[in-house]
Amino acid sequence: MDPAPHILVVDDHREIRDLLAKYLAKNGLRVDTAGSSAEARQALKAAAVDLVVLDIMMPGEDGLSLCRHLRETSDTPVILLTAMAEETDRIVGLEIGADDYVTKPFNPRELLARIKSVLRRASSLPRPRDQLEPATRRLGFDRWTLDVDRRELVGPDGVAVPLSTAEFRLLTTFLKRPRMVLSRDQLLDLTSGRAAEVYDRSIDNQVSRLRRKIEADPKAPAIIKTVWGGGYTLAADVRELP
Amino acid sequence: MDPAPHILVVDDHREIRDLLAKYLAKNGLRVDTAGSSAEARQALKAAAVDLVVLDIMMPGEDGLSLCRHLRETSDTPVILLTAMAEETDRIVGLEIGADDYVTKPFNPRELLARIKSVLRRASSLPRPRDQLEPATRRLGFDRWTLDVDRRELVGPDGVAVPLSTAEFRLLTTFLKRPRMVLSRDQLLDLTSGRAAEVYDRSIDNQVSRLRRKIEADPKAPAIIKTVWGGGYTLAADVRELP
DNA sequence: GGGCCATTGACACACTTCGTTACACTTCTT
DNA sequence: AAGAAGTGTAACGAAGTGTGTCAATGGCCC
Repeated sequence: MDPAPHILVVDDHREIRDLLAKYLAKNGLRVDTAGSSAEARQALKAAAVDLVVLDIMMPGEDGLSLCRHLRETSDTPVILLTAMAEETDRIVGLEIGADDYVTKPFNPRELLARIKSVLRRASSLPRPRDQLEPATRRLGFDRWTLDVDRRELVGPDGVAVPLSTAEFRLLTTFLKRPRMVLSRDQLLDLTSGRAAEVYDRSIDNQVSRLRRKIEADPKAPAIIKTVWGGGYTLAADVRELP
Repeated sequence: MDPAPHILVVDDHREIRDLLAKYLAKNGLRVDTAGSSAEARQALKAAAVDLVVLDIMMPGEDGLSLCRHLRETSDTPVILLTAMAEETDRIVGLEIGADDYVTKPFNPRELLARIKSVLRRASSLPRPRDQLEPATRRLGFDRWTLDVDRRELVGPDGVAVPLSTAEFRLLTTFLKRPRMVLSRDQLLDLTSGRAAEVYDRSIDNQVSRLRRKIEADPKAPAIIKTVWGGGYTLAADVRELP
């Protein structure tokens, strides 16, 4: 089970803030609050926030400005609160890149539904920071067992194959996302965090080296398959062996 | 350049449908329309739809029901249209898993902004084009078994025939729609999401290559039949082997 | 059945993407 | 500091895919 999602509620009205925080917390979310954009920026630095609920109309820096900033610097989803049913505001909000908005006065149940909807979408993204469950020490796939602690592959005959750092990272990246087609860009981002250069073939190379170690017949790969024009995919089930 | 996103507009009012289709098409989207949930289901099989704009109130099967079905069988994003500002409808819609909703009467510009917003979120996901039922691991047809996970074709004698990416995509497209006549345009859309060029022969070529692998006598195809002037069709029953 | 046209099948070829090897550069060890 | 292992870059051949062409075939009209 994932930890409870962390929501940041930003509104200059204390009542709304507290009411909302209480309601959301009661429904299984972790909630922080902020009374201004400045406070919000502080809170965002201090904690890993999964979603921001953001009032547009606030004294000082307004919500749209903060939203724009968020969109430029992170992928954190944003739901806007707009006091008036001002169509323009709503459209501008969406065009800026907010994930959703709710017009005041709103039904808390509706806001909760929207939060869950946005979180569901966000969590289906391949997340680079997604760690494996701490308990998971070994992963089984095909005929292999990956010992995560020892960074070692164990074959069916018990023979251990050592993996280099890059090979290990690439393999765990695949094991966390079985059957998902991952582009070279994504793989590069997920394994080393860097963006691709032009004509970057390093992932191809890594895949080639990894295949040489895990494939029965590297000429006809059965575990890591190539998707022409798309990337690579792990064609195997993954078993967690705690 | 990515192909233009493909939108399906579902509404029982012809005027709204046509107006909307025209407006969206003018803004660079490919648009199909359907006048009922039944038509919509048909259209969803016939084309690779990137997003559905769906009226809730329709005679026959209503929008919520279709939305629920969509959410259970695919990840295709849905934007709901609701005639009344009925809060209950909107909330139920979101809880069912719609990605957004718009209340009638609406500003086309707002709908467009929402469509783009939802598409932007959806497109950061690696798009699973070959969305078979989740449980479906293997499909049997004629004398063959397609191992969907391994992207491999297994013959009656147990011999595995490797498929290229395009061949695999083409074959799964047929297997999902047995006995259905698919035009070249549809096949191109369903396999690669792109629209046809003039005198586009790539599908013919792919069919030819696939036949060479699966037909007992490629000169007299028995599995993938040609429908003169219409396209191709899979002339075989498909068995799901979980 | 015969002539005509559009559609289709097959093939060759161009182009893109991918696999592999060799090699240079970096990092870590000794 | 020298060596070893790991990793990225470049290059070349192989495989996959789309395009263009021509011949074969099916439908249509007579």
